[in-house]
Amino acid sequence: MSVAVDDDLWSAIGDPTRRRMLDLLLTDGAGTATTLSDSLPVTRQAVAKHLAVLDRVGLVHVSPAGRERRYRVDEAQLARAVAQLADVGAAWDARLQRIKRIAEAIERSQKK
Amino acid sequence: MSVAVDDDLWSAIGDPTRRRMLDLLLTDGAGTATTLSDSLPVTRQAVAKHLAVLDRVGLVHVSPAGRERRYRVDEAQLARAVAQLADVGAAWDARLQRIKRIAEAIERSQKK
DNA sequence: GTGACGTGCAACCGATCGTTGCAGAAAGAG
DNA sequence: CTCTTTCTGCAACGATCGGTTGCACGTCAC
Repeated sequence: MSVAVDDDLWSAIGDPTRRRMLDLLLTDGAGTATTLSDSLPVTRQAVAKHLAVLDRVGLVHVSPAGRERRYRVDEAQLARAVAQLADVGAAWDARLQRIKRIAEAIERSQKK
Repeated sequence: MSVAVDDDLWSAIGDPTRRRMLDLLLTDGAGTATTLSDSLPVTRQAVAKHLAVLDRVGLVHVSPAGRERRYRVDEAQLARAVAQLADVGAAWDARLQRIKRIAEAIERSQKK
């Protein structure tokens, strides 16, 4: 039985650049495409596209301020994404544990 | 401070199809490109490419058996991937908690 | 008003995920 | 042994994605 995963949300946090962007937005509180690109190895336009993706899945929200577009993390949505990470991890972990138990059982029965 | 993440390993489990493949391999113990594609909405060739990716990052191993190529999950490597999921989740979780605490502190100081 | 700054849009390139088509090796039926 | 089936790999192709450059447009500051 597999875990229910929102593929859009998952793939949004699947990109390394987007993960770093979320990190930066969390530490700085907010940021624009330009300020983020200063701390990233990609151009402003690439950052803008990533911000559009994050906005589409609700991980960030934008508030226009003059000529700037200031982005901020949606904490509830990020919490949901983190929960999905935990779910998938827990599901695989449980399977690995089960396999380990079975392997140990076989080991024991062979030794006998 | 961000978490150390193996981007290759992460992007290997970032693909929804590859996650389902790992699920199938874990439940069935082993499988070939053909048997996996029976349970997936993609063709055998697509599955074969995904298996190549998973093999490259060490998440599966192949054992040729006659005309078949039987794949099996490397449990240690999958455990490492799960650990990375947990790490990133925990890091974000900690940040969200900190933000929540700060927000509550502000709330209190304003009420006073 | 002019210049500088922040943004959006369009075109383009390379990698990735998916497809179809075909050729080759191994197992089974006659 | 031959023929057919089955599992596989390789090649070409299209769509999408992450990245780039170049340019045009609003907005703030002097």
